[in-house]
Amino acid sequence: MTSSLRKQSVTAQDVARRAGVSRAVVSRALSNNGSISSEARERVLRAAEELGYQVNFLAQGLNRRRSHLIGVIVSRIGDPFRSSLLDGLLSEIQRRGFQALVAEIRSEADLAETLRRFTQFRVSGVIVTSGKPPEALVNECVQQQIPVVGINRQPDSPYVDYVCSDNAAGAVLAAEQLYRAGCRRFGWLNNQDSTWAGRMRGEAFRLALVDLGIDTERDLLPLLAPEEGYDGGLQAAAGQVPQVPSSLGVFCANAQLALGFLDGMKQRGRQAPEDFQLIGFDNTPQTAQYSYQLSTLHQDVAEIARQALTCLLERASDPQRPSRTTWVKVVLIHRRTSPSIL
Amino acid sequence: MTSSLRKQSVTAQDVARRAGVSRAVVSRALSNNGSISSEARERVLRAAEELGYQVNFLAQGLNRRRSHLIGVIVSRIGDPFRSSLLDGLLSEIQRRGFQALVAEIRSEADLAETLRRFTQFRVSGVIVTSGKPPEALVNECVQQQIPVVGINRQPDSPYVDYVCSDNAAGAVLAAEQLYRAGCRRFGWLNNQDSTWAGRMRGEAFRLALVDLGIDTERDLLPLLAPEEGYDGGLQAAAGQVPQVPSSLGVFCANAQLALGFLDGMKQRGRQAPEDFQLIGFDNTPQTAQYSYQLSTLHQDVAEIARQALTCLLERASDPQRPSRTTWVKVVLIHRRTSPSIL
DNA sequence: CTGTTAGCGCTTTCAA
DNA sequence: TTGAAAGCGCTAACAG
Repeated sequence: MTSSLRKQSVTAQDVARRAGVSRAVVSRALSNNGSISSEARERVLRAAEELGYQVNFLAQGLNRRRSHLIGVIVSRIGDPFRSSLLDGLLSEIQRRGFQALVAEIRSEADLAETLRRFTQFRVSGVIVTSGKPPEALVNECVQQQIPVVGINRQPDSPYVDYVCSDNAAGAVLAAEQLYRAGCRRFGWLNNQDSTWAGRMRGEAFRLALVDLGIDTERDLLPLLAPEEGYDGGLQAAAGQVPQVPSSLGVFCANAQLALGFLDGMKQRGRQAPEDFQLIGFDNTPQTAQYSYQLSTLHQDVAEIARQALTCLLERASDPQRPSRTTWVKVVLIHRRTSPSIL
Repeated sequence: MTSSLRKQSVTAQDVARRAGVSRAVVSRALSNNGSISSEARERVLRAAEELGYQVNFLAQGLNRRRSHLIGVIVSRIGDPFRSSLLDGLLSEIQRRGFQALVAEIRSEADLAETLRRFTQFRVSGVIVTSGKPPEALVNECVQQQIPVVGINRQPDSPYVDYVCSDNAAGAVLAAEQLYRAGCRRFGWLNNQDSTWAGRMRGEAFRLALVDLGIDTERDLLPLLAPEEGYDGGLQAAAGQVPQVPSSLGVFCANAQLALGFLDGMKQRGRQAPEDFQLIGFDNTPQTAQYSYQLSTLHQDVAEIARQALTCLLERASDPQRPSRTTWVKVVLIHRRTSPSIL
């Protein structure tokens, strides 16, 4: 009659029985942890195989005080750059044998709640790609030995590591390219309430122009988009068209804004590179399309993801080490809106 | 000396002590499950609050044999439609109090492995947006009472529920719009190795044309893209330009393909709607942009997500009920490439 | 209504 | 090297 009962699921106990050893031995065999005779290991592994045994991660995590989960905080993944970043993170997380717990936030309040939930699952680490977690919560994570890494966020929390694209270097590349291509008046396109990364790109662009001998007071005009994304860029173009000087070179904080701006100008009969030049940031797939062919700085999401995971693991093994920021190289992709000068 | 030890984390035991009750009462108070005096509940809740108590989901899940996790299987989330679908799913999953475990797969083998891992976390449900899980594994899920729902997949597994956009209705809308707009020759653009949804759209389009009195043998030409996505569409245009008849109306399996096709034609001096008309599927944000303004069928991802979660919950409470397929309404968005006829 | 008791399935000392 | 035993933190019967 026992055999007719549908077995809930096979446990380490079952494997032990079949292999003729104790559950402890099974545990050792499967986690390569603790001494065990190779003969016993063999038997256990075979038994496990035959029974189709699968570790219960909940029980395992409960015991080890740590699950094989990594929490990822994102927002607005409809945005092409964000989704490609998430893509990179997922791949890397899986490659390293973890599982991603992903949560989309709409507000800072969401972020706090989410972080809470992550800790309740005893995650092995948290990756923040959006928002800034409240100091108090981060401290809780630190206390619980949960490593936190921020991506493209301002490095300002102790015990948190950061991975950022090298915005400053990118801005310099953009400035130099525009200058070399003959631009002498410049524009910096960004939206209100820009992210830290955006502001950093703008500031570095200005400094690079100064280095090139440009009087930025006179010849660098800020183009302010009333909102973020494509629509923001579109609207920014509306306001600026009348005063577009010749030899204008615009640098833009991100891809969506740049595409909107391009379309806004096109709508008003101004094309790049004939009437102005434009360099964006992100190199999303869309920027390569025939209708845009946007020159842009490429963010290496695969490398960003790799570095992020490395940070997580390193801090896990040394929770007290000082905060570290890794700058990931960006490269300039030459396309139509600011063509390469040979 | 006990107070100087840094407490690992506060447990139900601690709360019980502080509230002067047993751990069982704490459990009841927090899960609204089992009878308890309101006075006791008060005390527990307050104590929990004061201690900053957080349930350990691993322990809870282990006990209930079910975590509050929902596994989501995706692929190529760089594709705008897929990322917006994921977006919708994440929102809905969180709204219903679950956490999303997301895994990106690159092959059917990945899918199997992933599904395994999901079960090891005792997920409350699995949502498949890509690939087809092997029968055997699905059965394992069914046996373990883990509901599985497929999105835009061919409904063919027993005990699995499906949520699909109403492809057939969409194809009819497209055919009628093109016909009304004056098209008398038609094209059906899809890529090789199309998904089931894509093939379904094509077949329904053909049938709708027949209903409109079109001789589809003669006046419906298949445009085959050598690969999927934007590049596939671009290449499809290259092959077809010479033979574009006037009054051609093209229907396309998805947005990316359509945008590529549009650009491929533009590159060769053919514009919509002047030289041909085009209707796509998906209504990704990009299709609305000035450079494209693609007429397209809108997939309601929010509704799809809602239905998917509903399926999951309903099946959880009745695992034996027959497989059910929910068709979600699509609507035609009129834009430039096939303008509305008044 | 409340406390006691037995697990959930796994890991990890600690003796043997 | 191995097994026994004591948890990890929580839930759910079952008496009281």
